[in-house]
Amino acid sequence: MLELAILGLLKEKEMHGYELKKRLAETLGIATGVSFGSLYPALRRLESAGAVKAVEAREAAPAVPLSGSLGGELAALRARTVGVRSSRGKKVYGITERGQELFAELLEAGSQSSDDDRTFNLRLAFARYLPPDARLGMLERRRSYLLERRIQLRARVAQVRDTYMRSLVEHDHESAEHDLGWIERLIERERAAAAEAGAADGLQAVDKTEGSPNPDPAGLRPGEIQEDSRR
Amino acid sequence: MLELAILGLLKEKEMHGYELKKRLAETLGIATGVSFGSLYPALRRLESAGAVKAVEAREAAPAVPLSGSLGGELAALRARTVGVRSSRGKKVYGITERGQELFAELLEAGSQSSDDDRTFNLRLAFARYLPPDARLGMLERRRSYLLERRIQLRARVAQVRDTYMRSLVEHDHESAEHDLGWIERLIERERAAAAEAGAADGLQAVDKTEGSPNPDPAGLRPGEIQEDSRR
DNA sequence: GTCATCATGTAAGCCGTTACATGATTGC
DNA sequence: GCAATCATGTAACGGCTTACATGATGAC
Repeated sequence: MLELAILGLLKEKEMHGYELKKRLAETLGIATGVSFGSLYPALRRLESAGAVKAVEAREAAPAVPLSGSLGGELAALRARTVGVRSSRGKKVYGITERGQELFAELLEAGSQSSDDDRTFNLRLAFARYLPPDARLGMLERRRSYLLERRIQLRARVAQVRDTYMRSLVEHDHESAEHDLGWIERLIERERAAAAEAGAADGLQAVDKTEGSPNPDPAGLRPGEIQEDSRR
Repeated sequence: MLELAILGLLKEKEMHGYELKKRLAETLGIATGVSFGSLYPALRRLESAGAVKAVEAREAAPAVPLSGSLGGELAALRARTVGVRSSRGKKVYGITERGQELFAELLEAGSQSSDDDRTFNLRLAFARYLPPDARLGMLERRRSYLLERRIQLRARVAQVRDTYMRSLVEHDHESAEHDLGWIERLIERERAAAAEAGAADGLQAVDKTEGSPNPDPAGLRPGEIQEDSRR
């Protein structure tokens, strides 16, 4: 889980732990964020596994670097000692080939069983790295999970007597419905994109490709889909 | 957390572990449910602490109980050995006085820092056991948390470039807004109930009690508020 | 020169899960 | 009599948090 998130972020950009932590807190469906006590060991594990690697820190060195207050010898010593650490002790990590593979494995492995909210959100955040069919599968599994959940919640609303619990359950029910609508819009977007790609590919007018109920989904703006597949 | 949930459920009704597990899975904001490996030890801890107690199982015994296939001696032995267990090996727990106190402590202690979703949901589920002012405080803290979160999400929507991440963030933003509306309705209901109680109490027409912007909140149906305060 | 922030790490411990082990009861 | 479900428990382990320890850098 955390590993997946780290690798996903490092695919976009080399980063050091501290930065990673911030991005983890804000970017993903992980509202809580991650603590250092969890992040650094995870980086360690990934490093031992050869999935990430501390890279040469390329922070544009100050123009007149280490002359004044700090003795040249000491600076040199430190530079030798700390190796890949930049001036501020930062250790910048990058993803390796092995890391790319691991990322793909983790991403696809978990797309199967996305019963958990957090897991689903995380996977969706990296959905652009999935092949289109896996993406669609993931969304459809989520959809059927939500359909199921909605039914259960609906039943429960009738049973609960206490005002607060009832309000809670009602709200959960509404949330499930909201989520469902969202997922369905995403699914339609996927279908439309697939149809478009198919049409462009086969050089033929494929009018009703695949039982798609809505041939002109509202949410789709053409340029938006294949935004950023390159690394 | 789990302790609080267990005690809250046992306040309503004596139960054995298995039943508790089911109710935990369905009732609270805990969509995932709890595993036995977590539930039984928790019950143990609560028992050692004197907060719960295995009670005499009162399952209406079968009319012709243990005559046929099972030897009378063996049945008697078992009855002696297992003590509070009912026919099926069930161990029915009830909450004690100490448990009631502990519940109140846990509930109020955590109402202060309800930054976590799950925690908030759980507490809200038992909100009827809180004094009205604590309840209102809890809701208002939640409200300001959500206001904060909405701002952050709004800012982030503008930054995110990838389609899927963006969709995720947008959805989170909408959810936050939905939650906010819900909380605000709950707050208004609380205010209205407080005003009503105050009016009935003071025998005076208290027209604008407390800067409540809406003197006639839509969601309130009079009979609904003080549903089930007894025990 | 001192404070806030940036930055990395370790250790202890909590909370919970999965997997395992056991056995009773009910329905077919 | 066999399978499904009900019912309780233990052991190993995993992941994450808190608290602690350290130190550099920049702003004032």
